[in-house]
Amino acid sequence: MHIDEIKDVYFSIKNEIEERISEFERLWCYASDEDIFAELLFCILTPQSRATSCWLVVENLIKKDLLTKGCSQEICRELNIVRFKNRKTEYILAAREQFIQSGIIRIKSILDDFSDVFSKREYLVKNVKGFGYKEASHFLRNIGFGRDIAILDRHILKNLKNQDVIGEAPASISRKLYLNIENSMRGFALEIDIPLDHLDLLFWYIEVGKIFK
DNA sequence: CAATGCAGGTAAACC
DNA sequence: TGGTTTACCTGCATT
Repeated sequence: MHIDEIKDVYFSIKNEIEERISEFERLWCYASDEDIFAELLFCILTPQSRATSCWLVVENLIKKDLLTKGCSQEICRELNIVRFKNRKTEYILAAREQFIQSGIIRIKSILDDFSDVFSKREYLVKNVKGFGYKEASHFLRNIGFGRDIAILDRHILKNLKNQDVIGEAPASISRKLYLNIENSMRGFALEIDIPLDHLDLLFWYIEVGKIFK
């Protein structure tokens, strides 16, 4: 796809992109700690799994009051429709350890303590089991902090390769490489005059044909 | 119908 | 120390 075509697509869905991003940003303003924690669990679930299925699982967890309560077997049963359910059940239990004290979820204030999105991300990568840079960025975007970061998933990497922003899409991505590619994408976004966070949703739209999460 | 490919990757083991 | 490989694990579409 040529740059001109990309920009054509961009202008045709720009409103939709902006609407989605303001929804993400509104979330942080109005969301409870429970809402934010639900988003975190969603991002723990998504690797190699359908986003729609993962969100359905999270809704069920909320409905059945299994966000802060319930043993590993109960959680695991709910994860039946996502891949790697045993591992992800462990990650969810670990996330509870990290963010819940005596039944009270405390996550907004923790994230608030970090002044910029990059230090928030470093904290998440280090302290959330199941979060690498990609999922930590995904989470931050979904709660309204996506402006200056890239979510380097398979689709985005493929598009970056198509635009010769990077060479072959790497099989594994270290911290150093992630930050490198993110920087390249930032440069490309500047070059074609599309905001970085818009470009992510645009690439995603080009690949999948819709915008979800 | 069986075989194959592929989902918005990450932790842990392995050099 | 840091890059690479492997286990995790299953539903669904394609051939």
